[in-house]
Amino acid sequence: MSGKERLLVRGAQSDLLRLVAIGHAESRAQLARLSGLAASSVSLRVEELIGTGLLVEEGSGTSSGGRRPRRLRLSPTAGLLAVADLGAHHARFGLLDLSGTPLVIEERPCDIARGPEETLDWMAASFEELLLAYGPPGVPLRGVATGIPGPVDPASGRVVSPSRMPGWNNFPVAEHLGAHFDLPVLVENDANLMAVGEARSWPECDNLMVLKAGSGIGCGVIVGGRLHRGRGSAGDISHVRVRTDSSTMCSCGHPDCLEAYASGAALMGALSELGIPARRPSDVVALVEDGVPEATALVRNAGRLIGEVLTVLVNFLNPDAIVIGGSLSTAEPLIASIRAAVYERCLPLATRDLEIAVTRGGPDAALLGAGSLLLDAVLS
Amino acid sequence: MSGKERLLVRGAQSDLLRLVAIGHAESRAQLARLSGLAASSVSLRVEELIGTGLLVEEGSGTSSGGRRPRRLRLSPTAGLLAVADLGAHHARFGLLDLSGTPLVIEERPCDIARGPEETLDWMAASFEELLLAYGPPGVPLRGVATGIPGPVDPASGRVVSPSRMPGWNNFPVAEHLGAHFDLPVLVENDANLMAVGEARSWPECDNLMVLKAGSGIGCGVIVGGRLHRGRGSAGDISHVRVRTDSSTMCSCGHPDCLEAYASGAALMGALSELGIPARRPSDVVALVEDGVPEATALVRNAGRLIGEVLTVLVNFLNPDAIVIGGSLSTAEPLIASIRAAVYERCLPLATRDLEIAVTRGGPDAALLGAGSLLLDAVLS
DNA sequence: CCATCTTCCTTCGAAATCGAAGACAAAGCG
DNA sequence: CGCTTTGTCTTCGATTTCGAAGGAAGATGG
Repeated sequence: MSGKERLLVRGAQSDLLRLVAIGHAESRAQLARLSGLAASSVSLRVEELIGTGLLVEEGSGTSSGGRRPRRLRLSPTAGLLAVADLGAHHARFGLLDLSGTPLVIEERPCDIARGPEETLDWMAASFEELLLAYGPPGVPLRGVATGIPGPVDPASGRVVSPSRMPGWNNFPVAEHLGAHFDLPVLVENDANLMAVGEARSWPECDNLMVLKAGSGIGCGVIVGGRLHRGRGSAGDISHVRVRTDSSTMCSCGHPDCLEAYASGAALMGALSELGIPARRPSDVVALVEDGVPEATALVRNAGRLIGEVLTVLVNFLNPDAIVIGGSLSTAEPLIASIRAAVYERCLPLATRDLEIAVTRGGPDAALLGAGSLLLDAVLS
Repeated sequence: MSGKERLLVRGAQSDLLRLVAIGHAESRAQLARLSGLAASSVSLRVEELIGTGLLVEEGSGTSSGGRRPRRLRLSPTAGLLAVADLGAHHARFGLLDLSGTPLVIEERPCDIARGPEETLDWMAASFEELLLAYGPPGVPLRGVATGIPGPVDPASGRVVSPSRMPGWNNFPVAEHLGAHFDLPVLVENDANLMAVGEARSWPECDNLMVLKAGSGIGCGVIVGGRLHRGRGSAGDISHVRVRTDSSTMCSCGHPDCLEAYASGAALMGALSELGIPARRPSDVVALVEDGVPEATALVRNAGRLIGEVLTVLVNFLNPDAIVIGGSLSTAEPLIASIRAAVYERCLPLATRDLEIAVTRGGPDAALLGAGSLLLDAVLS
């Protein structure tokens, strides 16, 4: 069965292994170009990595005018990563190889209101189940990561003042999980993980805003190819004041927050008041697809409001792309009205090359992002 | 007289020289800690740098319990940097040593509306005059940099769609200056330079928003200690829509831009309409200090509007500090109302450790920033 | 089919870097 | 005053990395 052991690679080796793992390099020559090391040094280190069993040589790649490269791949026995994305009412679990490719992904219902101990113990048990069922024998677990639907201090791995996670405030999530797995443990906000996951699907973009439109509104920010955390709470856009006719109080104590009008929760509330039941964000999407005019109107309005907020941020951050994910992202009117608002009001200089698109990573983006960050943590 | 020659230091030497130049290290031991090199390697390279005449050993520092370090300093003959900050009606010039310390700073009137060739030739001539008058004999010029009051593509050194620089669109500024000086030439937006300059005065802050409140409103963004440019136009906040009762059209074609209400130009316009003459932003500050109620009210309103825009950006970027500079930054009601708006409306998590302060670098911040960026360019 | 080009990878001596050990120089303390 | 502690800097052999040269293996093109 799968053991748990720390991965030990020192110095240049880890850089090379990382480049192969994330798919940036497939041959010694590419490794030399990307790592900046001399070709001879690369050969030496690669030989060692093959000796350790972490890399394998597998056939040859396609020639580009000269000798064909000997293709390098991560050994399938190099290790596994256990990742999770915790939501309010369900969690997604994944078992990935070190390259971030999923062996299995599963969604299970849960309830974070039961508190951190119970939820995290359940999470650990679920990881063990997945490992038993799907982990190839003899392949060790290398690290554990989870996304949390609230603010996280990544240094300590604690939850910080979450708005919808009763009992979780200041709970040391990383420490608690670390008691189950004596391995690197990574805890991060869910929108941030989603941003990291999307960033891998948008390699041409250095600066990215990733919007998570679900029952809440979250945003992850990639600056210079790396996750931007600020002092820990960067990416929050849900409590921005929007321009509306009416006036609604938000749970944060301020009037007219974006979240009070444009979040999935707000839309579900508004629909219910109109006598149209909607219990989950996907119900809202279904109503829109069924052509229920009230739903479409509400979603369009939400898109306009989100778009107006993004306007400010696009001028300011000047990103390469805005990526929209989350369960509401399949509602086409939402995307359309966000696009309209941004393109109408932003500076031409900022929108000239701006792409506004839906997620490439799909519902698994956060899990893939968790794998990506975790790989960095594992490769000391 | 001062020659012009390229600085040639290779590999590890340039890192060490940079650490001494920016004042992060004063001894071999500190260099070893900060550079990550082994102490022995540092000794070797430092010996070489002293041999080249770029570093000098000067007395000894204060002991912290052990042997006193031998203090390293940049040689006064190591070189000079010529920097400028071009404004609409005046330009500031500076001659700095490689550590960024000014030998002389001068302000001269000019008019950028005369077009790029004339202005830049005048700038080059001014540099030569300063060098003749203040440059120590035998100390070579190492690089040239200037700030531009409009968008700049830093890669090509061209001006891009400036709003208030007739005749400058797409002009290759760096290339033109390079014809006068066969040296590294750096061209950058003025607010960005100011941000870099301030960042050196706020070493404890990794993420910084630097507001330039003058006749226009600009903003430079420091993320992870480095200037964030986005696709080239990052930091623009002047064309954000603000919430007001009246409605004013901005030159950009959209209604109610921040710039139309809160820029120095807008304030001067509004005061003139009230029969109170104000020809420069500093006039506005003077009126406020004289207790002219109309001026104070207008400035307070401007601060509130700016603050409301910053609200969104603070939640999103979660910076360590907001630094306010530019000629309006001496108007205390402006700072006060910006502070009030931000602290009132932002998330507690984002403002808990947020500092909102006026410039530490003063009117020379942009020149110091130019020196800082230029040093990086000069140290290949 | 054979010469030539391109790309990939390895070999091997030179150069840079490291790290352990020790010399050096002060502060703190009895 | 001598001892210990702390911190700085150098010496020197071991390790790592580099870079030039060349071999390997295929593409290209007459």
